Amino acid sequence: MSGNVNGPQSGSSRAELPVIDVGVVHERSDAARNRLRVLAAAERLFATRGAAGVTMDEVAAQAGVGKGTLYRRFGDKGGLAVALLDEREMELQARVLGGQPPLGPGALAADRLVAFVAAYLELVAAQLDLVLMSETSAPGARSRTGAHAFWGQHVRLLLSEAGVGDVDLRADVLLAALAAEQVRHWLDEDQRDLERVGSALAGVALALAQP
Amino acid sequence: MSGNVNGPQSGSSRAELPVIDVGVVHERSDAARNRLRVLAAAERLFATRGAAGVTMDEVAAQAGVGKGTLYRRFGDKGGLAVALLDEREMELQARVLGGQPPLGPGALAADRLVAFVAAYLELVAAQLDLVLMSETSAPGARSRTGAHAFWGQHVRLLLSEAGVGDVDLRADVLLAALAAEQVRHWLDEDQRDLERVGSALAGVALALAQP
DNA sequence: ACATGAAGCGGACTCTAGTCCGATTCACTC
DNA sequence: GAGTGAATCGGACTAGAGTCCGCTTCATGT
Repeated sequence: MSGNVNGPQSGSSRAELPVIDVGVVHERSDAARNRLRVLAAAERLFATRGAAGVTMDEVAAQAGVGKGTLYRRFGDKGGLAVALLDEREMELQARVLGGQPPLGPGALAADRLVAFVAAYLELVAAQLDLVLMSETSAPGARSRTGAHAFWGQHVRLLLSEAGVGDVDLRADVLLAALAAEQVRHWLDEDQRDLERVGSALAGVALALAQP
Repeated sequence: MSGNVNGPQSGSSRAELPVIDVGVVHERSDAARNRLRVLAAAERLFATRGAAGVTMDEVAAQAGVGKGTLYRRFGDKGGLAVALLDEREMELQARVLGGQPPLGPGALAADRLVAFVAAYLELVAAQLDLVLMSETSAPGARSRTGAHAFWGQHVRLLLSEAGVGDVDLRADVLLAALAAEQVRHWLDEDQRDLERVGSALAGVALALAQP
């Protein structure tokens, strides 16, 4: 995602490329203070009792802030999760854009794709309930996150480098396989271990990258 | 799904094969009457204002039934959607199990797979908001429906007939691509037409069926 | 410093999903 | 056809997400 937790409402500019994008106009000092308080409180509460088990009232109370403030800034529960995921996600974005191959530039598209799948799967699994909330709190939430835009772009690029047709749709298919809900299903209900899911998905990625 | 809308609570038996499964013990006459009333009312309301725009209170009121009755029988809003989808879904199930090739038995696995994708996509698209509700009303709802079990079984069978490895996971990937939320995204947000999505997904299915 | 208007704040309020349990109705027996 | 136990009914109740709008606080120009 793109760190744009600052602007009054997120998701305003459609065409925005998911890159840095700092403090839109000028964040008022009380707003900044409250933003930090909320993030800290949310992180603490989510870590303790799981994202799903925490109410927005609790976050607001714990942060010493009104509910209106919470919603003004983060939009909804999913937006709060997105904000918390920001940091980790940006780290992976950096590794993809400028890190070592095969994740970063310089390797074959197919190899980069496999590396991406493994890395992204790991990230999702490590923050499962946060990602789950960010993707399912509202219908259609998944495609609205800046993160999704970024990874979609990346996968489309790699697929077109590999020369397949239907690049857009295939990228969506691959990302759907990496959706939090799906990953949770494999890990929790099917009791698969992360390793095996990862290698099976690598196979899927390669199959999809075949012209 | 399997027409097991009768039993006090659905989703009790895990190992159930998604086949016929008629009236569990003995449906009381008032229960039967109310079930029909509820289904009729829900169908009417959903058709008029869309599944998402109708509250459970309205369904109950329109059916002349208490809310407790609604929830006792259908579990939650998703369960109500599942019950309404039942009929159409069973029709497709019949065509898959015993209809003409390539959808029914007798064709090559790859051809059956492509036919299934097209038919299922069409069904989802035709009942989009109902399927959406059945899959997203509760977290994990998608994998709990009998329908999902049935189609999963079918796809796994075809994939293993085609000789691929990772049959289970690949089946899940293919079905994830056919999830209501994903289909809605392609149709509504990306403004693609059903034809093109169908043929692109046929390509995906074939790629996944490649060993 | 002070005025001023815009941005931000917060908590009461609404809306809806889902639960609970006393009252009711049913199927079955004698 | 009255008795009986269990399944079913239904509406009041709870809980949590998200909205609304009058009040407060900030940044800026004078």
